[in-house]
Amino acid sequence: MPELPEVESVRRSLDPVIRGLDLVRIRICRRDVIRDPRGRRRGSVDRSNMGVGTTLTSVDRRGKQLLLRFENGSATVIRLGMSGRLEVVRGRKPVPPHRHVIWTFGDSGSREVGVWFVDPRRFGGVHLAESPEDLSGRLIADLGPEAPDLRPDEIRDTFRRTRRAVKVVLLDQSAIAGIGNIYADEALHRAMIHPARPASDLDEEDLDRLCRHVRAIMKDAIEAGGSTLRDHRLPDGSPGAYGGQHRVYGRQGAACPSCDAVLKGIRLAARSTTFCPRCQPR
DNA sequence: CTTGCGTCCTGCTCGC
DNA sequence: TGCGAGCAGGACGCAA
Repeated sequence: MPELPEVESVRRSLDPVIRGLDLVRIRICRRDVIRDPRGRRRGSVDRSNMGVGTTLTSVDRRGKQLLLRFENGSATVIRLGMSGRLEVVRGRKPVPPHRHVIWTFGDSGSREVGVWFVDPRRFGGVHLAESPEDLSGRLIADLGPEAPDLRPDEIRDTFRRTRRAVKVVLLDQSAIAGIGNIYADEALHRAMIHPARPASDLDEEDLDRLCRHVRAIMKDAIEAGGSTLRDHRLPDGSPGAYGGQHRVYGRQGAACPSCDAVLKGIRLAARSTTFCPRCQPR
């Protein structure tokens, strides 16, 4: 469920807590969530890439992925997938199920801070890389432009050369980084574009409107701390506040907030899709 | 190369 | 009230 706004909210609350602290130890409770930089699960885990014994310099984000950078150059990418989240835990606490990776940070004399990777469905994962260059694979390098800053000139070529449905392209992380099923439906509704229209049929005006609404939705959702849908939680346990603003997502059969028509549900690329047949004509 | 579909995985919702 | 089926979906691998 975490899309870019949720991941950015997690980053903002996590960075000030652990930046500048040393990684004291890492405990891997389930090794099959550990992947290599290309995203493959691998049998053996190389502990030299985990940053243990060095300082965490920053928590960054690219698309929907979190990036822990360490002073020794190693980088850890965390993808939250569907059901993943991070918990910040101070002091000794019992470890509930589904806590797959536990980082323990500290500095000389201060109390330790735990960061727990929780992911019941295990669609997410933790990728260990020796260096940022190691991330040149599709994990980081092949991502498209960031959704919150999206400009028409960044996606014009991609859209022109594909007949795929516009919603499918919005969900393609190599085309645009950060949009998931919720915000794809929301952006298309606000831009009044039918989700199944071939991307190459969009004219310059459509692209401009679409980019404007993608930027606005991403920024609004980040401000609100992400969507409250399902199990999204910030590392301090608080829910985001964006949920009340969904106009179409999950509202199939209800009235369109713009025109009162009945919102229609279809499946597109095996994803549930909700749109307004009146506001978003083909 | 492009496109579409199956797979992974568990928790929640719904219907009987 | 209890139980099982079905659904939810991000990204990869593979087939057409």
